[in-house]
Amino acid sequence: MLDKTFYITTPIYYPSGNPHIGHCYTTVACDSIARYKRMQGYDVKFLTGTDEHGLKIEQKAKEKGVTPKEYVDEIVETFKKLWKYMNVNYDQFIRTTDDYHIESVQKIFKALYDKGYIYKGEYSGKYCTPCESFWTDSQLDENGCCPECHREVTFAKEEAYFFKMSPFADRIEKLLTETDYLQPKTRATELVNNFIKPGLEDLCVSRTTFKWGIPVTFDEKHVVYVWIDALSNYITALGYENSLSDEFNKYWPADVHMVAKDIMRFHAIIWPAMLMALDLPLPKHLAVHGWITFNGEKMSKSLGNVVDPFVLGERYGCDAIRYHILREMALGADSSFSNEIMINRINSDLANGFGNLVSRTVAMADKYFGGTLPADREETELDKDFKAVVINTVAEVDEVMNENKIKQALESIFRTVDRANKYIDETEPWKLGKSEENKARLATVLYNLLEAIRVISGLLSPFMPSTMPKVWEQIGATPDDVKYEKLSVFGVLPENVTVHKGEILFPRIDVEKEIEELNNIIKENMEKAQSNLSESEKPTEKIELAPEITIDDFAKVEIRVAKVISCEKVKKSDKLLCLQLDDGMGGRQVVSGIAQYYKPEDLIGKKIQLIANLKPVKLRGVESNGMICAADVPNGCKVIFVDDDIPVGSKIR
RNA sequence: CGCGGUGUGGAGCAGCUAGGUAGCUCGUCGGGCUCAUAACCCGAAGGUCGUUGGUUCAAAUCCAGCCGCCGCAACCA
Repeated sequence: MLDKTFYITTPIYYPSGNPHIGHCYTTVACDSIARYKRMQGYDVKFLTGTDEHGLKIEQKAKEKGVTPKEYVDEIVETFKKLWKYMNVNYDQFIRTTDDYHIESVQKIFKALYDKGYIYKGEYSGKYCTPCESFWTDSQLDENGCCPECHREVTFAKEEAYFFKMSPFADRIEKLLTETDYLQPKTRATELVNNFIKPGLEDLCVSRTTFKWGIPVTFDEKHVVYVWIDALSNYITALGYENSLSDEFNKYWPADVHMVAKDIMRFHAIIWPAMLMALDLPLPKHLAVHGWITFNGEKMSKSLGNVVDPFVLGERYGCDAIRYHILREMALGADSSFSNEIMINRINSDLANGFGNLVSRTVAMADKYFGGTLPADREETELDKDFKAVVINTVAEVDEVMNENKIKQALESIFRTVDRANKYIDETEPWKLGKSEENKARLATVLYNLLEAIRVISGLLSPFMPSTMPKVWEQIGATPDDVKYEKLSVFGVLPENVTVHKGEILFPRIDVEKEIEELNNIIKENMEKAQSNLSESEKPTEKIELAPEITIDDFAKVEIRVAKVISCEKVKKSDKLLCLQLDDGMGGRQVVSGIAQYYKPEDLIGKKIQLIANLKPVKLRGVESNGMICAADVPNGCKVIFVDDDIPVGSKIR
């Protein structure tokens, strides 16, 4: 058995803030799969960790007045604390600031350079001077400004190293379309059409604009940019090109990389390309899951709707949270997380279903036999189907778990829970308990139920590792009785097994009351977020102003009042509105990226501020002669309207 | 005409690859039971399977058009 290895990873998380329920989702899923494989006898390696470099961390640390390392150290502790709290049993926690990782990354970078896959070139793009950083178009905010400081960006160039992607395009396309690497495969065409067919662009893999990263050994002013630094964690953790361990030969290639859909692209394209360049075997599967949506909306910190996993665990127990997110998760699809769904799920499946099954079975053994079953037995036809269903559960679960389908595995197990509750109704043990002559039959029924619970709890233990030992205690099972090999066998518990009535496993939750309380918590969090926000609005050192300008510089910008005459969406675009303005100079056309926040009719007739002497450009083929002023606010922007009594064409200064 | 996904009883989903009685969970209503955590079991109501047309003896399922929603890409002065 032990010659079978299984290597599974979560992404390494970016510790720019505390972990939330979304991080839990991936990690708990991996933990459950890892535990299941361990139970089956695999030699499992389960890796998680944190991706700690980069500009954003550097800046956040600066804001707090600590070193980047001090900053991440603190947050990493929160991650580790959460995993402990969620009973996540990882084998290794990698930090990209670990020495062994740094050593490997430097060697990998050099190796790719020596092989000719990395070359020195020039990076050009949108540059934010105050932040000293480049942004790609897609990183820019809604207004085309710096996503960090929301100031304007300029076009600039700098020296950088690039990784050649194009040599691997064909192989990657085949990997995505002809193998089962991608799970689920539905997004393969999307990737191929959007990225591979148009031609893979070389990837910028170094930066000179920030320091908080791994230095390039042969060119000290560069640090390794996120791709090579972060993605390679999956092999550096195994001792690849370092002296940490020699696990690389044992565990690579990985069996499963699990990621959320937002980083699928990097793991589906860039990571395989890197491995190909290094002549290393490719991982077997990339399991992609959706996001947790909260009350139908995407999870977002700025919305303040993120329920703290610590708070939830406190209230319902970590296994209830684990169960809920695992049960709702389907590979590929988003899953909704609302207080109501979660509570109903906990109530119906855990409290009413499994918890109550254990409770009533143990209570009957206690009531009718003082806790210890007599050895006499009397089987009937009713038992056959029930036993068959119980024994078949293992095979069913095995089959879906091979494809990492946790949701289906849990569905299977809970079908058996339902079957057991039905069995009690069929056999009516409370009637059997009324007369002495039926004791043998009663003992048989209860024994069969205890056996069913033994099998069910054994299968559930990878998913709910904290609660199941309590179940074993109650049904009188030893750790040996719930070993994997014994879950497909009926009759493992001793004939005269003794049960121990215990605490309620999953208390039933008062739905209305809980939802109200949770909503209060969310409200409090939002208020806290609000007050934090208003603090940052005060002129503290937090906001860095753009470099000082003179009155002459300001005079270069001409702002004038203009009235919106007409307005319509730009065809084939989601974000652009095309406005016809009366600027008091014969009118002009301006295109603005605010379509997501304003309908055309919201603007028509209003007066706005116009940057009148901006160089015209074409956006989606439509000419824009200027720009209208709007303020950045969380989750959007607000156009600055002007009082109607100010005449069109007035100059603003 | 950028690419892809999706639209099934009140809610969330399965079924569609290989056409032939529309299924599951939750909810609702009625009944049963009393061992149990106001839990459990049985039954019922409720669907023109987005829409139009086509192929076929037969379409939720195959084909075409249209509409809605979601995602990716593009766009963001």
